[in-house]
Amino acid sequence: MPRATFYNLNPEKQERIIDAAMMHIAEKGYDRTMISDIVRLAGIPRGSFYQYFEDKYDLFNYIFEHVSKKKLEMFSPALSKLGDKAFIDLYEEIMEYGLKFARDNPRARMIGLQIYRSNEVSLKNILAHLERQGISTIRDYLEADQKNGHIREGIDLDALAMIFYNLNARDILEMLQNGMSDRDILDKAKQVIDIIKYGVVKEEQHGNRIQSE
Amino acid sequence: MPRATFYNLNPEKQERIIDAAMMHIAEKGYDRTMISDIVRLAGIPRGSFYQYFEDKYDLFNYIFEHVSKKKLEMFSPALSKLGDKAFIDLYEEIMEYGLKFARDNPRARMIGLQIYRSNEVSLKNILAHLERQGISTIRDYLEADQKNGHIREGIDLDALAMIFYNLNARDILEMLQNGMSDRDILDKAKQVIDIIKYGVVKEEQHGNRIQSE
Amino acid sequence: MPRATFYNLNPEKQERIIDAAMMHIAEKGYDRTMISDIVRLAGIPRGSFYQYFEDKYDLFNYIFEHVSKKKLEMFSPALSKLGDKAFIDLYEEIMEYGLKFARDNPRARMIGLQIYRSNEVSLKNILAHLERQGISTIRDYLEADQKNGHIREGIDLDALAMIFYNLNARDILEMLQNGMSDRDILDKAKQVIDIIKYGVVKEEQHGNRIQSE
Amino acid sequence: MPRATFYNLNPEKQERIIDAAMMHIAEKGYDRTMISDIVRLAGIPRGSFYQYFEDKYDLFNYIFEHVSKKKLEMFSPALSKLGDKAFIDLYEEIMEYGLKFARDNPRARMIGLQIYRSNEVSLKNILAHLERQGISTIRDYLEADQKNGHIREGIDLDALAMIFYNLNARDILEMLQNGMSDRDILDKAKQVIDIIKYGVVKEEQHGNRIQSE
DNA sequence: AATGAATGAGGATTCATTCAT
DNA sequence: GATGAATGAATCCTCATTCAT
Repeated sequence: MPRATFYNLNPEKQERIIDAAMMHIAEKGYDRTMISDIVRLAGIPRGSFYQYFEDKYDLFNYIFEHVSKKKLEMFSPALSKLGDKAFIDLYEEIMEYGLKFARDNPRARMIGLQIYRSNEVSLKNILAHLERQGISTIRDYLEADQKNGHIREGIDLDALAMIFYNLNARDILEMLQNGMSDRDILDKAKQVIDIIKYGVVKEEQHGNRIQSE
Repeated sequence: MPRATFYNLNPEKQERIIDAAMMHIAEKGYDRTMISDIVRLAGIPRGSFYQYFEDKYDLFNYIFEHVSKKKLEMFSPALSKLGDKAFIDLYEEIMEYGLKFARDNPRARMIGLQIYRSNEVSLKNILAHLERQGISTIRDYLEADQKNGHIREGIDLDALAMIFYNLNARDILEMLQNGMSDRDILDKAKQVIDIIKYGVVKEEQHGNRIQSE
Repeated sequence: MPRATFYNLNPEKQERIIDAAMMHIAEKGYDRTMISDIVRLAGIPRGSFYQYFEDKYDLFNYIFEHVSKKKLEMFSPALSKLGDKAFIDLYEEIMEYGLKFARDNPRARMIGLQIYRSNEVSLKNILAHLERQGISTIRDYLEADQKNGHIREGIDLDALAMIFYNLNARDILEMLQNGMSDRDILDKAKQVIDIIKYGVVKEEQHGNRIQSE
Repeated sequence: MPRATFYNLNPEKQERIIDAAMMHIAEKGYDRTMISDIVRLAGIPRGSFYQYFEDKYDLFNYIFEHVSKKKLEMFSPALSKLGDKAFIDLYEEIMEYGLKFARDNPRARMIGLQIYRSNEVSLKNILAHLERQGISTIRDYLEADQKNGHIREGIDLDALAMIFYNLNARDILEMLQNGMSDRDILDKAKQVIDIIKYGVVKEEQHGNRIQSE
């Protein structure tokens, strides 16, 4: 956790530091980001850095949580639309928000990728925590969907939540990384969601499934 | 690429070096693996290392390709069973092979994860290349399935191939990482495949889909 | 020398600062004691410290003199008992006072040791000064003893004063440091004093000495 | 313990490093001696230092043991003369050797003082070890003296050994430090030895002692 | 005078790579 | 080719002191 001195800083300076840190972390990850680069970019003395953060890890921890929080905030407008609609039918739109966030916050997006990449044990723990939290939230929505008859019985909601979560948390990021356009990404996501919703097996063969269970 | 001197080494020594490198890379990734650890474990002089490999990166590159090759070899027995069966119906079994390989080669598995994590540009390129190759192979099989009527028209085969690829290349690894048992992992995979095959939407609502397109 | 602002402080605060400083100096010596530790323990702002003392050295100088003064005060009651008794016969009792002081003021004791250890030139000067003063005081008493016939002629009173001084100023501290009990320390001191008073050579061989001079 | 690489160095270079280290340690002690100073003076690259020694402490440990060993070697010629002579009668001569060593090895002498001053726990342990060893050796000689009738019964040999040890290990060093001449130091030492041998109390009063016990 | 943030010159140590034998 | 010592730029972090309010 950053020290009190960091939070007491005027917001402009806080932001300068966060931006500098994000820029370098996004680009180079934990091991290759150097404090000296950050302080140079943020325009603060080297000693000040250690008055704001315990150490390098403390900063990273903070930045990762900062980014995660920002990203979560992003979804609330989409979810507020939920009302009586099925979550599963809304997911396409949710992904649009996710994509927009990733597009608008390229550094946050890269940091998201860096979280996946880190070899720092504690950072992995943060990630695992976020993942559990995200998946469990989605699962709750899916459970409601199932109760409301939008999802057939027998579906493993954990597996389904995991698929949806990864779609937004990882696959989008990777497609962006691969230089795909928003249009293509959303198309692809739509296709995936469609597959998940209706399956890939021809209708007339669905009987097999029913028999086989 | 390793230097000629490396390939001239007797196989036992080559293996010793590969093993030592894999062990450390698997555990700590690129940045945190030190040449000194590798040479100590392999029992070779530090100077020799640079007679076998250009530099640290050269070794990593080699190890990653080595692991990838091993993994690919793994699937051929499963694919040979294909015959007239649908690939999509065989995928469960393919995943069993993938799981078995990951279980039997814990270091290779960890290195697979490290590839995802690396910040080394060229390593990312290797990964991208492998990914493209893997996805395209799967896509070919799926196309055959579609032609043979196992997969309904209108399905985006690229999206589908990506899902299948990730299941094997990434999700299994992560589940293993999370300490799940083989049984649970295969169960989960089965559930996912089931979802993909038959969708999650109740049968009687499938009409909606057809109308919406 | 502390600044006027320090002396203007209310005594309670002065004491808090002195205590905090003594605690840390006693434990860690000059180089390893950090201003930040002292101000934290004393509960004063870091900036205030530099309004009370010129710098780190100024504080140490002050603390060392403070401790020395305290220790000197300690011996007056013992010396007041002197009257017509020989100093040399009183020394055992004087050491008891010294031991009691050291026991009752563990921090002062440790600081005494730290003075010996310091590499700070001026602190060494303080020490040398204290030493000269202490030895010369003892020497005066011994001279009186000699005049009064308690000490034989030909004894080098400087050497004797040095022995006595060290016994109290250093050897006791070291024995305490080694975890010896008061009883053992006083016993050992008694033995040493006894040796000094009567020598270690068997009586019948004392003739040799007389001849040899 | 220094690494093998240090011992493999040619003696000239070893000596250069030892000298550089001794010079700085002697002058400034543990905390204020900087690796950078040592490597500069020794004319070796900074990285080499860490190939020879584990860390700063490792070097100090080595230097301290090096000096101690040298000092011990110094006394053997004196002790070889022991033969049938009483140790207690030889001690004056032993101190001459000690003084000569201290004079001839000013840096070793300073380092001896630095050992006393160090706040480094492990260095204190070395010191304590050396002290115990030295005192116990002296005690053995004194015991022989006592058996041979050179020392009267009832003398606490531990206390006596401690006095003798400190004379050589500490008091000589401090007298040198105070700028005294060899002549004066040996005179002073002789006086102290004389006091210890024959006591300071006038002969005719020795009866008191005998009665008092 | 009081406060606590700002400052930056060091300090120990690491480690990929080169060199000399 | 084999060997392992040599090299030094780079890195994180500390802490006495100064500054600004």
